[in-house]
Amino acid sequence: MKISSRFRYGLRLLVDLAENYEKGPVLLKNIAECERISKKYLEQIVISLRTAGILGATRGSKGGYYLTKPPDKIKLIEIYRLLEGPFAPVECIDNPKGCVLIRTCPTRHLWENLADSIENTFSGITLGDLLKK
Amino acid sequence: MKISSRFRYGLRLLVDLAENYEKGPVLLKNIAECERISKKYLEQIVISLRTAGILGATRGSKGGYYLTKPPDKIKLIEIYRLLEGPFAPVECIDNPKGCVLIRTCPTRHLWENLADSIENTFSGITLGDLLKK
DNA sequence: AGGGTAATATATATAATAAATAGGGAGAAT
DNA sequence: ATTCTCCCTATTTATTATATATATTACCCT
Repeated sequence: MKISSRFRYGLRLLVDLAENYEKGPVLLKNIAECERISKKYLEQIVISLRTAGILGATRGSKGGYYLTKPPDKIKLIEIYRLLEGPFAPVECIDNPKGCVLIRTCPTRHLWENLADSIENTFSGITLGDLLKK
Repeated sequence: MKISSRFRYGLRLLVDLAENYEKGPVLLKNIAECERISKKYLEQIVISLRTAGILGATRGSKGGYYLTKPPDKIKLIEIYRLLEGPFAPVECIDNPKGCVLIRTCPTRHLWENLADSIENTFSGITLGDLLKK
């Protein structure tokens, strides 16, 4: 059970943007250097965040990325779904038809519990909360 | 956040053994067919379970695998550690020295919480509990 | 208006890890 | 002795993560 670097990096990027909220756009280049992440890799990650409307961008000189909402309004659970995918730790929870085993699966309930507790960990927490630590 | 097939398959195997506890050894071949898992792949998984003493094996005709303890004494948390690894969803929790970022990491606490809730999901549950559903 | 800057898009390459397969060897039962 | 089944090592395939390359588009500033 590992978090993907996609989500990990994306979250760090968003934290950076949150710290600079209302201070104007932040350069991806700076974030990349600061966080020791490949800029090009970050570019890929940023796409889904932008199309989802979580952040906006202005191009050209004085450009960069910025949050479209205040950090307190951005829920981690939303970012998880975007960058990490569904909470279910196994396919068959979201896709029960795929499971050919006839008998009732003794582990199914366990996976459901796990999905719930992962989801709970992220629900109710916002980007803003992360900064307050 | 996905569970590895290593843990997933291993758990299903153990459930099968638990169902046959004290009924004599179970053939890997049968488990593989029943669970639609490659026998050869299961063989690899089984090694760590055997060296950890969770299950035993007898070779040759009438041989097979069997649990060394009653299902109620086998904790899922122990199997998780064995087949899936540590609970920490990111490297830096178990390995703080690896993180070069100077400032206190705003996401660290989140990962710790996540590790805890994954661990909690498995703690206190035994193989026997899975069968009682 | 035009030059510089930084995001956008798409395609590709490399590395690391996970998942699965293959073949023969060793021990136990009949 | 033969058959059966676990045991061991090596290899292959698939998937994902990470990173690079190239060219294009939009924006700001002078």
